[in-house]
Amino acid sequence: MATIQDVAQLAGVSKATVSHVINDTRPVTPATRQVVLDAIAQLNYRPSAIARSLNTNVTHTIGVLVADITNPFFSGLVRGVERQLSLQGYNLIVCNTDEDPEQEARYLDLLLAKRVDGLIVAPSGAAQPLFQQFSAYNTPLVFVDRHPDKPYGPVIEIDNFAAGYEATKHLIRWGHRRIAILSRNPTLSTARGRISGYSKALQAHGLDVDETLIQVTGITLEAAVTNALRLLDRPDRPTAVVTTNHIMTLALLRALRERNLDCPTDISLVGFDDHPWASLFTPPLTVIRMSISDLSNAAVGTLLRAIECRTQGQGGDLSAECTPDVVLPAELVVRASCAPPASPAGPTVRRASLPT
Amino acid sequence: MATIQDVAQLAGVSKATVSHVINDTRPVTPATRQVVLDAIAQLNYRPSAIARSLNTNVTHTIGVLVADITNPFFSGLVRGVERQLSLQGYNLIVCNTDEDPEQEARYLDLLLAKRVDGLIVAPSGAAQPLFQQFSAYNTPLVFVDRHPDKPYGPVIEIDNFAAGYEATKHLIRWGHRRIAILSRNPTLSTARGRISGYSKALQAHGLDVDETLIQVTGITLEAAVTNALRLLDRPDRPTAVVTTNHIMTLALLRALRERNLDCPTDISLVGFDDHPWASLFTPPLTVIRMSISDLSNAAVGTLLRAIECRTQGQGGDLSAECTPDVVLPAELVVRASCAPPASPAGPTVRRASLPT
DNA sequence: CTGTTAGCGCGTTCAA
DNA sequence: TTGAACGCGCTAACAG
Repeated sequence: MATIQDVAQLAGVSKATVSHVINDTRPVTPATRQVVLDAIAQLNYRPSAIARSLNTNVTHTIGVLVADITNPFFSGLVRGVERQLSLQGYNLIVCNTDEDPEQEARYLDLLLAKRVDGLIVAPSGAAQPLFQQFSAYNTPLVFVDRHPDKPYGPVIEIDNFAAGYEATKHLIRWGHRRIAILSRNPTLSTARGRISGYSKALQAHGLDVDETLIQVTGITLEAAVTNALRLLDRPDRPTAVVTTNHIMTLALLRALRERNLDCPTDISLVGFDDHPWASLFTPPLTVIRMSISDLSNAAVGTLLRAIECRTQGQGGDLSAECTPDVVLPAELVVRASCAPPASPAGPTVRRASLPT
Repeated sequence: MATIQDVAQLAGVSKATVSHVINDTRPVTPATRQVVLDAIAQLNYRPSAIARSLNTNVTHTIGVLVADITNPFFSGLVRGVERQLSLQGYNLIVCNTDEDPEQEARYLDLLLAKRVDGLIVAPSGAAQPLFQQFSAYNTPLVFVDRHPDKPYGPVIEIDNFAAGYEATKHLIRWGHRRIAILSRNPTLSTARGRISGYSKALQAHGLDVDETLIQVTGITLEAAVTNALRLLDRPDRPTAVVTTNHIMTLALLRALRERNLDCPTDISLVGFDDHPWASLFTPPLTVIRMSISDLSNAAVGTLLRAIECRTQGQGGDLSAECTPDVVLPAELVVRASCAPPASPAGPTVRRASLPT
């Protein structure tokens, strides 16, 4: 592949001139500029981003670490992030971790080596010493959707507590008293928030929190189905379930089908994540919807701002000021997957006692 | 960030020795090796992949160009590719093109500048002069799922013709005579193959091909819904539809709901792509299933082989021999979304006349 | 307005 | 077994 040297030679000028023509970084006579451009075209020359990065210390590359790009939530996130960043001339290295801390660490190491300009992470929840490296090396880190216990950077997330609270409240209003929740492990900040919103809603309405109705599981559909079946096979089967992501929702639906139970007749359901098929199900699914594009826009905005801050204020903690955490709202979308419990319910909750 | 120089200085050795310790590329005394390793650990040193790439001419980075990572088919593909490549020490730059030829071109240019080691592309179908650049620069190109008219590299795809044929044949066997197809534009090789399989199946069973029953559309759900409604609103409404990807399937389902029609009573359906929710629908969906992991494995395998070939045989066309095209099978998964046509059908097709 | 020179951080000859 | 010197392709000082 042709180098800048080849171009310079063919055009009969110096490398510097070629460089300045390309980057428009110093005045060049129209005549010589044209000669250079011709040479470039003739040789099909393309500047090496590698060599350029080596002495500018900028790669125009952002790393994105997510658990599972197959999950529509994350693929939507990656897409949103990609779209925003490509507009700004950045591109993306996508890393799928399967929530495996080791894989996560491997990728962090690699991204460090690649000298990415920044990182957007939906972490597994495990402690990652390498996170600190990034901030030590002045490479901004933004956490999205989830965050580790000690975030080394701004956190962009939805209000998981409120979402869990609203979902549960909705079921309580329908008269349900035995409400289960199917969730990811509470090692994830999202699961923690949603479960505590669920618990708080129960308590606020005078209902006991039955720990055995809180079923947590790993990332696979199969594991979630097992947990869902466990719920359905109880003698005191719950009359309603909150499923905290789309995998859990699918798992519950599959379990219902296996046990020949009907939604909402036998079980009412409030899910999370409003995918295109959610409204096409029989019955259409009541879900908590969050704006994935808002989430990705906020993440990208925050990251780019952090990159800006970095170049200016050399003092480490200054960046924290210009990149605050962001908490986005989530909304309840009411459809037909909720109904009153079939079995005689307890006393209807008085409306007056409902919190706002 | 610490450089190899810093490490050498701290360890009291030369840069060369540090380099050889890191890459294990020449014998080093255990003692000095340890000293070097200590220095590396102490400084938290990480070799710069940039500098390394500059003189090895290898980036260990692969570009993946897809239309829409939000589409479960492509996200599955990206995931499979990512998994395989990370095992081999490569990582991925993901590029979302939205099937916009200009965006596609922009990304190709960028990947060229980044000097990726190879490229996996699901192209938009438009002519891309830059494809030729890659092969000219000896950077292997693999086309997956789709291919342009003049592929500049091996093509990995499923047998779209057979898939379209089987889907249609299945509906014919149920006694349908007015069968429509909802498809992407025939600029895509996949759409062309599926539609011609559909047409051929009709002809092979003595049915006429009604061009107006072939509805083609762009990538968006909205556009597909419009086309689906157009089909449903005909006076001679088709009794069955083949939907050639998951967007088309969702579009048809949404249109059915809007028109208050039932599947399979009013319309039988064979879709493409077997996503987790397909079997949970009411009714469960009959679909053409393809193995995304087979597809991505074949793509990665072929690409890595091409990279190998490249380093060995310098002669351009040699690579074509060690990286043949791959055509993978697709299978029909029979579920409940097909039934005999409600209106009095034409004469039942005689089984004996069915092709194998 | 243009050319010369010196690195960026690393791998890799060639000597020792 | 080790070190010194050169170059990968480019940008950025400094001269002219």
